[in-house]
Amino acid sequence: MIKITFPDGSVREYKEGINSLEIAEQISPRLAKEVYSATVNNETWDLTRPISTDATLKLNKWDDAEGKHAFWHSSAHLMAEALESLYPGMKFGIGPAIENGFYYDVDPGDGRVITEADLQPIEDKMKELASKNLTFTRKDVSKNEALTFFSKKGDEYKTELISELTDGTITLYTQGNFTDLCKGPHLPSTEPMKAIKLLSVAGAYWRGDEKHKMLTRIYGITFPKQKLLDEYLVFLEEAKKRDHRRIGKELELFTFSPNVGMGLPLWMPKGSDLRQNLINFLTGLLRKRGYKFVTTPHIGNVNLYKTSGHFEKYGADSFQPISTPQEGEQFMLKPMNCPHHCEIYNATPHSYKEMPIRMAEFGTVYRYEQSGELHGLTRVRSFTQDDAHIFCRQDQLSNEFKSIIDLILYVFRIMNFNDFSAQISLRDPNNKEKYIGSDENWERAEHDIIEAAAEKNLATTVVLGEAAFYGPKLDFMVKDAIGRKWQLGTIQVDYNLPDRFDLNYNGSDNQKHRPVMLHRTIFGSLERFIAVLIENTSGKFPLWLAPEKAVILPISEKFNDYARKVLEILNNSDICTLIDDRDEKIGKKIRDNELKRIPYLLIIGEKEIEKGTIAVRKQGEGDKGSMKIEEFVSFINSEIKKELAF
RNA sequence: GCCAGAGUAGCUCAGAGGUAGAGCACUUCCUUGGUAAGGAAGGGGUCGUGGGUUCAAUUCCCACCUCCGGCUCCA
Repeated sequence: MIKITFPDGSVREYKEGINSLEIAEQISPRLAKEVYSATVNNETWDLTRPISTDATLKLNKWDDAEGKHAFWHSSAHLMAEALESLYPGMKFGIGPAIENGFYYDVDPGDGRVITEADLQPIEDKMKELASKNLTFTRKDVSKNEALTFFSKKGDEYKTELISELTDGTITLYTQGNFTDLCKGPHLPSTEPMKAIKLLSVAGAYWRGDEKHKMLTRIYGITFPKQKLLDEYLVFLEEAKKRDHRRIGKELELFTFSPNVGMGLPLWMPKGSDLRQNLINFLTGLLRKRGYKFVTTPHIGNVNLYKTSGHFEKYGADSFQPISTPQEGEQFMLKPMNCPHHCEIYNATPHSYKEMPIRMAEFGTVYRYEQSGELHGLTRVRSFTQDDAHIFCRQDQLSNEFKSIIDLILYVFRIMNFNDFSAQISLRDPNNKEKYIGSDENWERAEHDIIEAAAEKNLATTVVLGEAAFYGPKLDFMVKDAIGRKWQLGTIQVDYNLPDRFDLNYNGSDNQKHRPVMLHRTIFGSLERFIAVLIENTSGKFPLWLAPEKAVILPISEKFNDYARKVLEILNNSDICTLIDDRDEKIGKKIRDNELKRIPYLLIIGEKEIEKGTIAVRKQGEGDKGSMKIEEFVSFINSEIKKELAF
């Protein structure tokens, strides 16, 4: 007998060699139907894999990440089987489960192309196969056996993967007529895959390397119930409505014109007001925290970026330098603000007593992004960073770093970005030539970041190879409407640029010392931040940010004169207000202005004129009753204060 | 940059080798109204751009531009 310990701490005895599925069946037949994988001694296993020693056991259902993972991973194999039967000779790359569904990278071979029009037949084939209730079986084989199997099949991608595996045994999984190299775990059978949807096709380089061949990636998702699939498809539809590109156009916030150039956003009046509201908000916060604002030009001599290392690293992939007509001097569009800020630092001598120096700028930078990369406002070629550089002494670094974390969390809280993630981005230890500076400086900087994040009890993930070329980063990411993560705030520790720009301060010992530099943004760029903000709010901005706070709706044209008087009072009170004096019925005006997401609709008719009031209607909530105009002014001001009070 | 798809009115989209359509928006008129669409009439399109095939191309073919989904990249 073996002892199985369950997550609640209870222990039961079973005969040796029992599997997780049998255990689930003994607990309840219904549980056995709903369970997809097992976590045995902290390893995820197939349900049908026998357990031969005492173990801890967690049964993973749909709501467990491990359960979904097995479900979708098995779905990828099912899709592969369908593909193999419809496209004989197709070669297979990798086919993992992902956050929402799964994909498989395939090489259709000899000029065959798979397009979205081909997805339906593949999906139908998957449904047909799934309903056959095919069982997944696991088999351990030697490396040689595996190589023989896949080279006979002509699956060169699989043999490439296998030849790099060092394990003595390799596992293969088979369902129906399809066998794949795979670590598992898988579902016992295809039976639970009731609802299947293939979503898109895309190109993907083999092994993520652009020098390799481009394979065809097919994305799909499956569910144990049709209802869940339907809900997911509704979610995708709803998410499309929150797309910042769509709302930006609808609300006339920004636009793009091919005549200006791709990736170069044009901010319309309302979008500009929104930006300005964000800038004013952050400026206030930064001034309170001792930041000083600077302003620097949009171009800089190419030598400046040679000094910083940006030219060597990105010069070839940047907008190329422009030159002066007479002297041929070369200037680059500013890709970063830091070199300019270093020059401002160096313009005056510094004493240890004035540190830290916190230098801020809403600096517009220009970067050549590959055409295929551009994406609405989240990836553009011209954007304004809420940039700052903090020059400090080593003994001040930790506190400075932590107070920036606090500031970012504070701003995210006000913006209601509760679902963010924090990532520590370190150097790739196997690729050190990608970075500048000494090992010693890197180790110091990485240590500083890890320690500061830990002291703030910040939940972080560590990713190697994501550092900037001059230093490691702590990045804050927020998701867009469909769950794509975008980096907004970032804090970077930099020992390298101070060396390159020969930055100094005079210490208490009257000797020259090297300051440490922190690069940091909170919004990241105004463009990307606004994009994420739009998708998180559906364009229903909080009152303090809304470019237009209220719109006056006269019941009929008879009341337009009074309405215009109210308009003047409100605008003079700094409440940006519009008037809708069209010849339309009130219901129509309400509908149109609700759709414009204006926070307050102010209705004016006979009654209001008599009493000198306005009828207030809050966007999305309806009638709030009447109040005097002055009352409304102080009401709006107090609402804004509440939104910003933390 | 690479793979795949798309581009028709201001917006959302239908259409077809033979004179270009709908809804919303816009203009004018009627209507003067009380909390999410009142009625009527009207204007508006080199069908992304340039080539080619054809008696005829917005439709078929080629190239380019832009956009969308990914990949790679992201100071």
